[in-house]
Parts: sequence; C-alpha cells; structure tokens
Amino acid sequence: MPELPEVDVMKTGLEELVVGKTIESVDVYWDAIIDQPSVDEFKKDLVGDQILDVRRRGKYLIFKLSNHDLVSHLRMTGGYSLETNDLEKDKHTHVIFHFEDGSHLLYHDIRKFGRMYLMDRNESKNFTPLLKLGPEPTMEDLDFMKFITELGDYNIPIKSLLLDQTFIAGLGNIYADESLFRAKIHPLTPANQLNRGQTVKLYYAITDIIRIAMTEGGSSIRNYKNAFGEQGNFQNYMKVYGKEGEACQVCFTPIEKIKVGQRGTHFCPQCQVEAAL
DNA sequence: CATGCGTCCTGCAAGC
DNA sequence: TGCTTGCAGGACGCAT
Repeated sequence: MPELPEVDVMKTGLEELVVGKTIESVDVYWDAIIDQPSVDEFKKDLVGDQILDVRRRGKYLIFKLSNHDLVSHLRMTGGYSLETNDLEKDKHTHVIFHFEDGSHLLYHDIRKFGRMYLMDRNESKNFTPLLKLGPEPTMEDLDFMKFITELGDYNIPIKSLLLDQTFIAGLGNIYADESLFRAKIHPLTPANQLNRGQTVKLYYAITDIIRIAMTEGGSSIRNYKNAFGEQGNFQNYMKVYGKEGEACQVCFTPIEKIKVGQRGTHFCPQCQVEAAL
C-alpha cells in the first residue's frame, strides 16, 4: 500500500518516464477513479496537455501540466506504468493516457480506491485536501517544538493521530506501527499523555523511519512495485508490521496485533508499555 | 468541533 | 475439494 515513501519513489520514476510528453487522448475504464470533473470533461480537457513536472505532497501525486494540475491519490493499490511498445492492459487497468510519441501511461488499481482530480493550471494550491495536509514527516518540515506541543492537544490514541493526515502527512499503517515500535510507545496511549521523553523519541522515530524507507525505495508487500516495476527494500527493516506471533527482535516477546480505530495495529507488549498514569 | 463508523473494492487466506 | 466468510485499509461522508 503506497505510503509517503512509496509515492515518492513513484514520483521519481514518473519524472523520468513521462515529463515532456504530450497527451493525445485518454481512456477511462472505471469512472469512479475520476473524482473531478466529469469523466467526459476529464478526457476532453487533457488532450494536448504536456507534462511539465511531477511532484508529491503527503501521499498525493501532482502532475503539473501545461494547462492543468492533475492530482492523483493511489490509496491502497494504485500505481502507474509506462508502455512504450505494445499496449498491454489487463483487468486492473482503469485509466490510460496515450501520448503523441506513441507511448502510454497506464494507471492500474486492483481495489479501485485510487482517485484523480483535474483542475486548472496551478489550482492544486487551492485544492482543499492538499490544503488540509499537515507537515511532511521529515526533520526539515516537521517542526520539533510544534510537534511536541501539539501532541498535547489530542486525547486520542497516538496510533490514530499518526494516521491523521491533517496532523502529519504521509504516514500510513505500516510506518505508524514501525514508528511507535521504534519510539517504544504503546499504540493505545492517548497522545496528550505521552511524557516528554516519549514525545522526543517519537519525533526522531518518525523522521528516521521515513528517511530510511525513502532511501530503501519504500516497502514491497503484497506485490507493490514502483513505476519501473521494481520492488523496495524497507520490508526487510520492519520490526512489527505483519509479524504478529513472531518473537520481538529486541526482547523475544511475541508481537501482538490489536485494533486501534478500526485499523490493524502491531506492537510488542513488552517493549511498548502504556504510559504510567 | 471532535470523534466514530460505514463505505468503496478485490484478492487472498482461513475455516468448515 | 469447494464453498463461504472475513480481513486488508486511505480518505471521505455522514452521524453523534
């Protein structure tokens, strides 16, 4: 499932593969992928647009086109690939951008949760979902003191807060669980009950985990691949995600899995103790 | 306003 | 073996 590091890898791949290409036509095979405008307008408006740049904000991709901004969210299973020779679409290919040079950019998405939003040029800066995003989980963007202070504003489980994109943009279930393990914080601990030491550890855990995941090309679980069809390596660094029942690498206690805010949550019951109240 | 839950989807795995 | 059931989860919409 693409989280920030995986989307970033996809962005880098797309930059190399499609910048400079001009769209000749667009096919849409699953209408719900196109959130705005209508499918007909989407297909019509993109004709003749040239791809100038590809950017990322949180888990969103932003294609900067000569006449539009195209915002794309991959959600669970979305992804892009470029076909330069024969067009090989399968049942999971839902949108195809045909380029004037004869190549094709395919959007595929098994679960069909992904969404695309087309708007006028430079209007993504006024696009509400992007405006609401919190800071990037990097040391450059995530202000240390602000992070520490704002944790005290939320009386919800810290795991749930880490998944709130308006608090921090880009963390998903994997990196939230891995960050909490690294910081030795129990996922159910209310955010406003973390002590000073825990908040500091959490800041560095999040930024470290994301930095490592980005340098390792993201994670490849459930066959996730980047725009080049390559896999990432961060799954080799995972300590708790998907490891329920396995011995903790630190203390050998079996990793447990619980539900927090309807989401599967993995943690070590020995290393990640609840805050002392 | 803050929080919680159902919804969208398909593939896979577990259970009988 | 073959069927049914449940689970995976990001973000939104609606309810409380």
